[in-house]
Amino acid sequence: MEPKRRTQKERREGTIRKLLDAATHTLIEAGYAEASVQRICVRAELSQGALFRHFATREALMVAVGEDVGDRILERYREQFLSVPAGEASVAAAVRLVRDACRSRLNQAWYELSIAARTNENLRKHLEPVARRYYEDIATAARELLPDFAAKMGGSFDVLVSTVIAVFDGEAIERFAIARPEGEEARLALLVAAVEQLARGAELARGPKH
Amino acid sequence: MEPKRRTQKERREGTIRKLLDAATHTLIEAGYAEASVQRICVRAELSQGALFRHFATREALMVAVGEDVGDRILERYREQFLSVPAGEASVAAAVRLVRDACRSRLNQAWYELSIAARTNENLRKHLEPVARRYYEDIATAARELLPDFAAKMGGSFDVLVSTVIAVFDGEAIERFAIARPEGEEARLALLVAAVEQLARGAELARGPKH
DNA sequence: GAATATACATTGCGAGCACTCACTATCTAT
DNA sequence: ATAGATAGTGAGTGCTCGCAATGTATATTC
Repeated sequence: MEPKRRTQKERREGTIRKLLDAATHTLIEAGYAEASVQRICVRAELSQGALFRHFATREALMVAVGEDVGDRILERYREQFLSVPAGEASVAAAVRLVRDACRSRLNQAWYELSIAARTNENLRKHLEPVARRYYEDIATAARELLPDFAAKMGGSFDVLVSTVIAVFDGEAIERFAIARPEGEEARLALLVAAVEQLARGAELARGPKH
Repeated sequence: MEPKRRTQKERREGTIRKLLDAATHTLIEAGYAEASVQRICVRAELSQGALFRHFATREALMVAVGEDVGDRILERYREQFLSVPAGEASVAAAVRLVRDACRSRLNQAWYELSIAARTNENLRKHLEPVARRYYEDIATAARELLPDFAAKMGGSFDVLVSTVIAVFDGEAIERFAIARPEGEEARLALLVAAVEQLARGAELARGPKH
């Protein structure tokens, strides 16, 4: 097995990809504090020197992980939403998929970064623009995927979307300490019903179309 | 200033109280990973030996902190709700106070513990019963403070309460990474409106009383 | 194909970690 | 008053941390 020849760019990008993936997995499995440079490098099968060539500090790597997982979570959401069977109610599917996204492995990494940012001023400073873009991308994607609903709701659409996300973010955090599956399906149903009722209400306020 | 004489029990309880308070504040200000035994003891003005006399491990102290802050958060909530002016709509006040509680300093300690429990199996094992009791106490308190609403809603009251809490838990987590005050008041209003509408809906379903 | 720039490996450092242990100080029971 | 229990002290243990310094391998440029 001879090492196949790669350009500098390919080597570089391959190594960065390996570092991002290793850091993400370590973050998910061990949490921010335990995701040490050593552990990440062992997982990536690289030396620490390799890491510090591409990222000035451990924090810089973590910020890059945040950007990467944000993109991947959104990408996955789009895919899944677009593959929802045509017959299914799109609002209900959208809400359910938000819950899936919040529970996904990738999103755990995002939580770790958010919580770490609370007490790590430097991390917060560098994560802030990443988070801002992430939440803007989410709002944009929501408007793209549910254009009719967005048009009906007008300005309150963004608030509604971010609130639905907040529900499942909150639920996900609570699930870390304790499993409480009892009310979860009822909560999902309640939320779908409330959102659909808001949709009808908005429609009526502007006059029914039929 | 002669050292006044105290019983063993008083000394013991005083020291434990100092440790719990110091650990809570350190947790809030520095996060779980940085809340080291050393830092906590410096803050409590006690030696490390004193800590390990009363708590077998750092984790045991953290679990005790979880129990303590849970009690204090609930206690504070009761106080604040009961001091709401009589004229104000109680449901709106209840929702707004949930937001205040989620944003409170004490609750940050609870978030730190919850997130740490995700990747720390031993912590999770010992925090689990504490969390279970905490969430049960919350549900009980909610039914006590809003008895009429609870009676009207029946079985879905608990789901509604825990969902409102989840919204502001989620919002609080997101606020760690980035401040987005734009939609927050609109979200509060939306939620209050939705809850009050549910209240009316439930009332109608059982027949109006007047 | 030599010169040079880039990618990656290895080693070492000072600091901080949770926890232990031998000790002193204080309180309680007789 | 004194023996024994309980409370609190502080130095010491082996370990891991982020990251800098320095050296080697590979790719690009001329």
